[in-house]
Amino acid sequence: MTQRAIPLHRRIRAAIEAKILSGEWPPGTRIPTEAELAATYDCARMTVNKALTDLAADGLIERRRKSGSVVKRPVLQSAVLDIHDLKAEVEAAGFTYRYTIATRKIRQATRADCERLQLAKPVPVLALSCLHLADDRPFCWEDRLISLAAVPQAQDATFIHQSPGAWLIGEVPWSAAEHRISAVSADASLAALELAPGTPCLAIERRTWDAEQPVTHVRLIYPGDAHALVARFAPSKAG
Amino acid sequence: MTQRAIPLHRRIRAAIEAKILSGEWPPGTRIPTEAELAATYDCARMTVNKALTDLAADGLIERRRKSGSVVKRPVLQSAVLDIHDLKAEVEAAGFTYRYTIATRKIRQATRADCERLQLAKPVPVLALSCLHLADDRPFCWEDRLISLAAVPQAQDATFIHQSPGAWLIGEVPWSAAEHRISAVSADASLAALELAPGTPCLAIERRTWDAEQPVTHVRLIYPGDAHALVARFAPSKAG
DNA sequence: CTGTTCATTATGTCTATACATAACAACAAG
DNA sequence: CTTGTTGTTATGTATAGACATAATGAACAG
Repeated sequence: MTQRAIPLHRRIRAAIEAKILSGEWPPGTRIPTEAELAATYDCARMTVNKALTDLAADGLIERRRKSGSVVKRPVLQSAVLDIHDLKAEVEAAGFTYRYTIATRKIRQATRADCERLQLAKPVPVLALSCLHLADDRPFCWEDRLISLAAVPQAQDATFIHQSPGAWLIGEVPWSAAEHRISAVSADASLAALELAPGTPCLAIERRTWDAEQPVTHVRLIYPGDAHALVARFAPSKAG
Repeated sequence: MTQRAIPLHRRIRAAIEAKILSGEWPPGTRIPTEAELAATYDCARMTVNKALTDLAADGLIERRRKSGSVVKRPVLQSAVLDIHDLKAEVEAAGFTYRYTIATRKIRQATRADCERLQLAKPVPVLALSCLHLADDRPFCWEDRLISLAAVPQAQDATFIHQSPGAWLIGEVPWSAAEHRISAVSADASLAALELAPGTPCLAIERRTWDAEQPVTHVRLIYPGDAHALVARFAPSKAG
């Protein structure tokens, strides 16, 4: 008859996580000290310490002595799939990064849009397509759909200084994501990439949610021979 | 002048991890109880508990009350890149899984083999190519190189009951891995997949080490339209 | 004004203790 | 032989207290 027993330190962890995920404590916020949290939840500091250590291990907060713990900026991609920060990727490789917006349309979600965003009902959406260039050579085509129901402020965003992906990371506090990687053949819709028809390309689709609400769906196309997704890891995090 | 201070619980964690990674405690081993370890390292049980909790969080061990903690079977692939357990994948989808070995050769590593395995010096290698089938329809071509210097017992393995990938997981205690995903075009070497030339394919390369020693390099080719790599995750592990 | 020292503060680590809980085993009752 | 009870064991959770350590800033000496 008793409710399922959830350990205190997990409940505290969940409570803090909720404040971060909801945006109540945006990135950069200094969260209360261990002693304060211990008083809030009426428990020992060690218990709070466990909760915070846990959150730090999962990368939601960063801990520093004396200055306290702060909410970390979300790293939307896992380390394994982090080629999506195109600007950083390109600049790390020593090229200059540039991108252009090819199309930008606001419309009521079509049947296909609902499918892409996994929307139950049609809502207004912003449809974008962009071309990413490294040293002025096209290397990635982006096809994006943003739900204006979830991110109404996208309607007025110009995306001049920031690509839609980077902008969204700053606007939507945190999210879950689903990736899909496949291989496709270059066709006329990818003319901007200046590829011979039939060139194999890597297609990466990502669907993002914030609190169960669809936020965005993006499809990135790379020429398969020029770029590759590299992931390196060990089973343990190393001591 | 004092040596850099490494916390006790980390040192204990590292010591246990070393026994697991070295193969001294192979998967399935029941590791000593917290009380025993506390005696061994002359510290409190809570300190050992922290080390073990840490190892469990990283998936190296599994903890069960009463029966104690056991070394887990390594999950060579991260959750994000786990389509490599082809048999499980296929059977989960409701198909029957089968695979055939197309070629099997033992040779001194060629220049290209050294490149693939990142070998400093040529060593004897086992080169395999296999075809994986779902419901008797080919769906993945595997091209594998195994270093016989690292895994001499591969020389006598028949790979009749187990595919080379599954066999290796059981033989090599634990490892680091590097993945590379790209898109390629089907050509004559993939005739076994029965694809039209030029069909875009997903190529997944994986290179595996055990204790700095190259173990295996594998190249998996999937038809890009038929299969896709799906990864789903949230930034936090959920409470 | 500059650099050093030192106290303060918040987190990091560790201990000893206590009780809760899950799993297993052994034994008793049906 | 099956079922239920009970005890043992190992882990799980939580606490209070102690000391270590890093970062910060303020007081202070040059």
